[in-house]
Amino acid sequence: MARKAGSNGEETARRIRDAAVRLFARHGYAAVSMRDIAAEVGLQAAALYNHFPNKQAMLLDVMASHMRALIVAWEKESFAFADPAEALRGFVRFHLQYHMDKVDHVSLAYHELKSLEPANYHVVEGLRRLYEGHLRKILTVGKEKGIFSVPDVPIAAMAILSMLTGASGWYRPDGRLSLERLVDLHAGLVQRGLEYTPANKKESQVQASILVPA
Amino acid sequence: MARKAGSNGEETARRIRDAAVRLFARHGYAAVSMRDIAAEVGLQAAALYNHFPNKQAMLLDVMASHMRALIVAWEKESFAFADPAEALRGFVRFHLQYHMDKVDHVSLAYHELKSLEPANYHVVEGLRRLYEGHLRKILTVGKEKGIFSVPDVPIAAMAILSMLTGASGWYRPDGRLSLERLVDLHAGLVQRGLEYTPANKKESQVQASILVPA
Amino acid sequence: MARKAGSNGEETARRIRDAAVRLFARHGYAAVSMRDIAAEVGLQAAALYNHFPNKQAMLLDVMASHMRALIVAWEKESFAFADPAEALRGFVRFHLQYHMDKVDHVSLAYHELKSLEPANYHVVEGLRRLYEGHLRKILTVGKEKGIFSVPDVPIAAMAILSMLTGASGWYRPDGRLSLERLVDLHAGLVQRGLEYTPANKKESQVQASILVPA
Amino acid sequence: MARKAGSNGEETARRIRDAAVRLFARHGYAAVSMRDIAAEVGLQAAALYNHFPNKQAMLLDVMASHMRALIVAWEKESFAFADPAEALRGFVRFHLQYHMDKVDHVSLAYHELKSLEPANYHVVEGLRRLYEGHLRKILTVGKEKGIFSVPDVPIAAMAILSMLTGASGWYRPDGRLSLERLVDLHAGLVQRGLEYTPANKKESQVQASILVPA
DNA sequence: TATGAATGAGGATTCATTCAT
DNA sequence: CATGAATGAATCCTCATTCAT
Repeated sequence: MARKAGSNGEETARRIRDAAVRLFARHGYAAVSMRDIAAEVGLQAAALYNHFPNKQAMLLDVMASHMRALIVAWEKESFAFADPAEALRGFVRFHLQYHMDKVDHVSLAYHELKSLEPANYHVVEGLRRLYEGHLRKILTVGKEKGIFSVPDVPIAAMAILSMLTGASGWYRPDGRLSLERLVDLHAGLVQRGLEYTPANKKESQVQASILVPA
Repeated sequence: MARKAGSNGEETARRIRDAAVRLFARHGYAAVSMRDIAAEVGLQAAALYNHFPNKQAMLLDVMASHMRALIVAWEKESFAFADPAEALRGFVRFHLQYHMDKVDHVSLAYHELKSLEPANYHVVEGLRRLYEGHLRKILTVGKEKGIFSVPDVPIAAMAILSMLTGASGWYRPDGRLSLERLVDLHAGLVQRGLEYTPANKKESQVQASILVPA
Repeated sequence: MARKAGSNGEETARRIRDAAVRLFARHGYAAVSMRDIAAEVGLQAAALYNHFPNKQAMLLDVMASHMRALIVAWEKESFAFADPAEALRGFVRFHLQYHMDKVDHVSLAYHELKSLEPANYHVVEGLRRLYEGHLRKILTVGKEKGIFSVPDVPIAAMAILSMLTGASGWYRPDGRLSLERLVDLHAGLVQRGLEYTPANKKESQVQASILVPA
Repeated sequence: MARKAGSNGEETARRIRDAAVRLFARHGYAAVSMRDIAAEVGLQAAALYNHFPNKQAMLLDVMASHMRALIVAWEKESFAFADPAEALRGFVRFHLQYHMDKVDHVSLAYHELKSLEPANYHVVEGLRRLYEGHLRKILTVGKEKGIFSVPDVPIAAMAILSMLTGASGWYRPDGRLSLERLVDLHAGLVQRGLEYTPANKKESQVQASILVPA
């Protein structure tokens, strides 16, 4: 038998991508076989090769297209904020909200970088840095405007992202914590973490000067 | 050929463990073969089975024994602190310091839970909760004594650990940032995150009341 | 390379089955590797798994389908006989004749029951009992009609089958003994073994009464 | 630790032999590992090599020494019989009785000839022929004395041995059938199978003449 | 005698991938 | 587009055997 009536190339590719994300996230890229993915979609393994040249290409596709969509989405929202404090809170909310129903993508982004072949790794890593850059931008502007106390912007950006992405990992939407509350808690944690206090105002000035540029 | 002159069981087991941690962390459990591990140690794959019953047992051994050592180490240090604020800073320092030269173990702990068979997963997950419990204890005491503003202790504990462990992932001891500075930055971030402010004092009271106990 | 031009699923499966029977019979199930079987068919070992899920399934297939064919074949012939004496001789002839060119199947049936996993063992054992039942039927009817002297039908059935199947094992069609002669000899042995004599007539009556029904 | 107090070479070798017979019979030579045997005896596999040069030697030892003991035992008994009819009955009884508690040896003798390397096969096969020869002798003498009707002595000998050995396979001493009764049934079957009848008297004469000597 | 550690070969099975159909 | 049959390499693990201790 050939092509099922009503089947369609694009649609099938989408279903394969979905299955791949889900399985890669749950079991890890190396632990998932093409047969596993095919079975999830209701195909034979050989059919996958009509849609993706190979397994590695599926991983790259899934990871890169997620990162691109994430970046585009933030870029759309980012214009809405008047000042760095608002923007930071906006970023926290955006990041948590955007990832809430994309647990598998988040997991992939953090666990499967090592499964990318070098060339593909550079592509995805570049996108990650682009996204991180948006957060660094907020912190930098806030710091320059004297709103945030951020002795080391790149470190702070990574720390914040670690925390947020960590949350995307363990948060369960059906648990006792509403998304709204999760956002509040994290935004609070972050904002207070960057607040000026009599103590850290001076400290941040001093210590920034001892940093050797990368 | 049989036993190499000078070979020794305990010592060989240790070298296998080391190789396994390193390789599992770098490439992922599923992507590492018994041959890979054996080659790293200078053995044939078959010889590994004189020391571990199978690959999964190696993963469990490596993960569980790391967690146990971590917990024991903290329990030894934890008595040194007079008040919750000091203890929290102590915990941050301890966690970062302890993990600095154990990057591979940290990576394993975060990436390979999914590679554990159910029974083994429960063992390691139990140990993880035990460790997390120590941080929760600090936060709880601090909250009760009115020192920290922590609307939701478990969430805060997870958020803090995400951040700290994230740092263990990206920090490079030979980079431009000293460990001391890293500790300072994170301790600062955490402490200020838990500080009382006129704003969050009331908020924390109110919001705590809407939480359903776990 | 992929599918050889002209290769065909059913046909390949048949050739695999044939190779498996031959090799299992000659060397024993445990002593035959999947590579051995594949080589006999001119395939790579991996290709076997397109036709059988595993080695054990090949053994079951081969044993059970032989037993089923045997039973069906006898059931077709069994209607031709007018009286138990004829039927018995017919059975002897049938059993020897049917198995003559199936030496390997006979060998399997007797040597590899122990290689079947419990569930599969029950399947094949059930079929064996079914076949044995047909011989028991003949003996029982002959006994009831007063034609055979059979103090213990199940024992007699097993003894006869042991003898016949033994013959299938050592008989060589190209030897000095014709099949016809072999049948005559065994049929004679069996028939006279079940004949009434002044001595065993009484004996059989008496001793039958001390038998506890199974 | 070395040699256990009270342990002793000969005794250990015996225990190894026993374990080997039991396991080879139950699971087949190829399916039993040296580790299996060692475990049964409470040793490490390496220790077996202090008692047998290798696995094949264990099989040969076990099979050949059984055959030798069997032959010696019969030779001792065989003098007790006055005429061929008594001797035949004596042989049936002896064979069944001797094998009753040696089920594993019988099984080995019938199933594992194929596992013997050629040189060893010849040894055991020679012993088997020797034993069979004793039965052939009885039949030949009985035939010459005009007591048995045996158109083909070698065939008859093999047929009888197939039946008897088959019985050793399925007979269970704790079942509903006493050994005495089993002997009676088989002796009866065999004796009547070799009796002269008006029909087979002539037949045997005629047909014997068409046999080509082996 | 017995052991623990090692080897090299080989076990069944799975893998990503190919290609004729 | 999808399939079923095939491959060759690789998987984990077990095997019989060896040998220093």
